[in-house]
Amino acid sequence: MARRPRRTIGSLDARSGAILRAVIDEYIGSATPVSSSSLVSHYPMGVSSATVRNTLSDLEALGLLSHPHTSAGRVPTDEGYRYYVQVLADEWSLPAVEQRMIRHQFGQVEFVSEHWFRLAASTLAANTGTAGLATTAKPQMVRVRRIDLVSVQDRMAMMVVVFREGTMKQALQNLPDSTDQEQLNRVAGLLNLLAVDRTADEIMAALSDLPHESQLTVESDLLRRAGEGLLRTMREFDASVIDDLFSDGLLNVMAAPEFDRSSKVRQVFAALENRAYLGSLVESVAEAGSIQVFIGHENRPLEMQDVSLILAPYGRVGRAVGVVGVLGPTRMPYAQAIASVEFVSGLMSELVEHLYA
Amino acid sequence: MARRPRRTIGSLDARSGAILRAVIDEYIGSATPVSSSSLVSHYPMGVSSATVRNTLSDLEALGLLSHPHTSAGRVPTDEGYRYYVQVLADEWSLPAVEQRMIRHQFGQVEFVSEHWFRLAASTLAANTGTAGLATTAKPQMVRVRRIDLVSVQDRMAMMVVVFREGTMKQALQNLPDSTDQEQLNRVAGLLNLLAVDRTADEIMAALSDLPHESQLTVESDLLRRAGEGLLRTMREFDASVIDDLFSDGLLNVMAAPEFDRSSKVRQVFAALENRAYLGSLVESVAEAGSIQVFIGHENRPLEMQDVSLILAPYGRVGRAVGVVGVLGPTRMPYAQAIASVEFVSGLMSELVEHLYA
DNA sequence: GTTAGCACTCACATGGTGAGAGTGCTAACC
DNA sequence: GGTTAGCACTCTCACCATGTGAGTGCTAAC
Repeated sequence: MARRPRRTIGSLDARSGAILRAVIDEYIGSATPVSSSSLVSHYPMGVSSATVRNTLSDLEALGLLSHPHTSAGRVPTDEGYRYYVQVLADEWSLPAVEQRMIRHQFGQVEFVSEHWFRLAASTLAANTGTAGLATTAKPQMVRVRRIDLVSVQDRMAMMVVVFREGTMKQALQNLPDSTDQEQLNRVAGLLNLLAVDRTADEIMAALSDLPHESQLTVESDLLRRAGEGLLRTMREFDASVIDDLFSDGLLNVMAAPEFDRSSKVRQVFAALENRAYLGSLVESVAEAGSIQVFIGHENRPLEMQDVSLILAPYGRVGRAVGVVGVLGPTRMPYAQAIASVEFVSGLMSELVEHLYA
Repeated sequence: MARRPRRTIGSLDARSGAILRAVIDEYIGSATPVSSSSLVSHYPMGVSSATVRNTLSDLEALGLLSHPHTSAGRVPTDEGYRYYVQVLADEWSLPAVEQRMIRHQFGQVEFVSEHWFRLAASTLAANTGTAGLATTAKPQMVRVRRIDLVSVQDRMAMMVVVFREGTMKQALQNLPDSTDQEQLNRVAGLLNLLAVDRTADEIMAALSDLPHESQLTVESDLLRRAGEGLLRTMREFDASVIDDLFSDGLLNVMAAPEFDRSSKVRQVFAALENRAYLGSLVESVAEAGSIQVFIGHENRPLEMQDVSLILAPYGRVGRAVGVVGVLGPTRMPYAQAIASVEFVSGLMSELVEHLYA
């Protein structure tokens, strides 16, 4: 029952757009429904509140705003936020001072990639008031750089595998007989010859090319066992979409007024625990190669419908790729958050680039 | 104004004890204040509700129970729980079936210590309905088992340090000049000679005993740099009380009715984030060498006053020691939780023992 | 020491009321 | 046509008053 002909959402006229933006900006700050009168008093728009009301009603008919009840102000819908993010939001970039500060912090921290992820997550949390997220940079296809076998006990060794992208895995390896470090070193040497710079599939092929039973020495047996352990480890790593996910600032999000009921808080927490879904998002972001915004019910899982995610990939396409981002209520300062996420992902890319130059 | 002479808490008579236990057992199940009439109907005690009321009133005077308001039933105080845990709680042990199931699960999981911690935490969470916690087994004094230097880039190497207790650390190391893997291997060899089986302090002494400037070759310079990096890594590890803390089942705890308000939920979460305090608890538990229970306001930090912790050490005294336990509301099934924590810590001890036999 | 009986207290649910906020509509205006 | 003042209307929320039920504390009898 719109009084005026419906406009398609893609082409809001200037004033409708300005009003929608004003509603969202206001709501992001206040978390309470926005009334027509508060709009005309806070945003100079040269028309009366009655006119604004007409426009608000149109925007509601388009599904961009909604109405908790008759005598309440307007609240953006998820579609409203979507339009805001894609069309309306002002360009925004991190103040130079903050950029310098963040760069400085990354410079200070020790040169261990794990520290970077934590720092990325906490930087984002601090800068946006939401929860910051960061995954490690996961290679698309894992290749071995070096393997060590370290004797732990008579019949047990620890295999340490360093991958080409600077990540590492360890696994314990049972041994058939008592084996000393000397022997392990020889086996590790052989295994390195066989595995370095190779993917799991290539290593498997190389393993099956090994001379068979004919020449079954103790060491070739060990080599085969260790090779199998290595394959297991690599396959596990290959299959894990999110190898590690750091998050920080979840308390920020929990404190937001929209999560005043404890069940809502639990939802947020459950959202972060839903690694399967987060994994699929991370994957799609890594594939898209650019920053992505997921708003409210655009997320499939129920526990995600009240939160928005902004995720950006970092790293080097075809090499190691990770994701940084934020998770917050749908009522989120999108412009700032997008700028912050973009900045941090750029910074992380630089670091990775520097590392694998 | 107790009508009867006060008894000291240490010597509750049989009926008072039985009633206190009944109140707590009942309250643990229902989470609602327990009335005298529900006690006489659920627990056969051969006296009327009026008599029970007299006793309840005595227990309240002793500070073991409290009263939300005049016409409400009784609720245990933290002191009440303390008395329950120390004196009243029935011996309880995990059913043999569950014990077998848990053992089986630990057998299934791959032989990587990290998997064990996760499993320990989730097992405890599932078995007690609270949040399960587990730390890695941290050596009291770190000793090196082996060091590797892996070339990552022209002027950068990754140092992989394996410690005697099976844990591992990595750190990136800047190099003054372009250095190939050959050189790194030689340096790593020297560093191993110098560091293996030694603590940070011993390594420092050994480093300062090295021949000085007189014989400053490229490699001795590299050795010195790598040695310093190693010391940094070891000291950091030595200083960290909690190296890693896994938790699982926090959603269980958040769902408890006492955490219905979102601010309470945030408290629980903040409690788990308070690594400093958790670290001090872990330390004291490791030192005590036995299971410890921390109830409600026995915990210093404000955000901890509504939760109880049950923590038990595992591992081998003087060697690697870690902690497993649970965190839940003060209204917690203490008997079951204590039994579960004890069982899992025993299991973890066996695993560690087996590993470092 | 135990118990029945009863008065008392308090939380909680229910319903009614008034104030305030904000809209939607209409009619006039430019 | 779009814009605006004015006003009726709706709905929430805070407040209060009331009644009910749960559970105690006390007293007097056993």
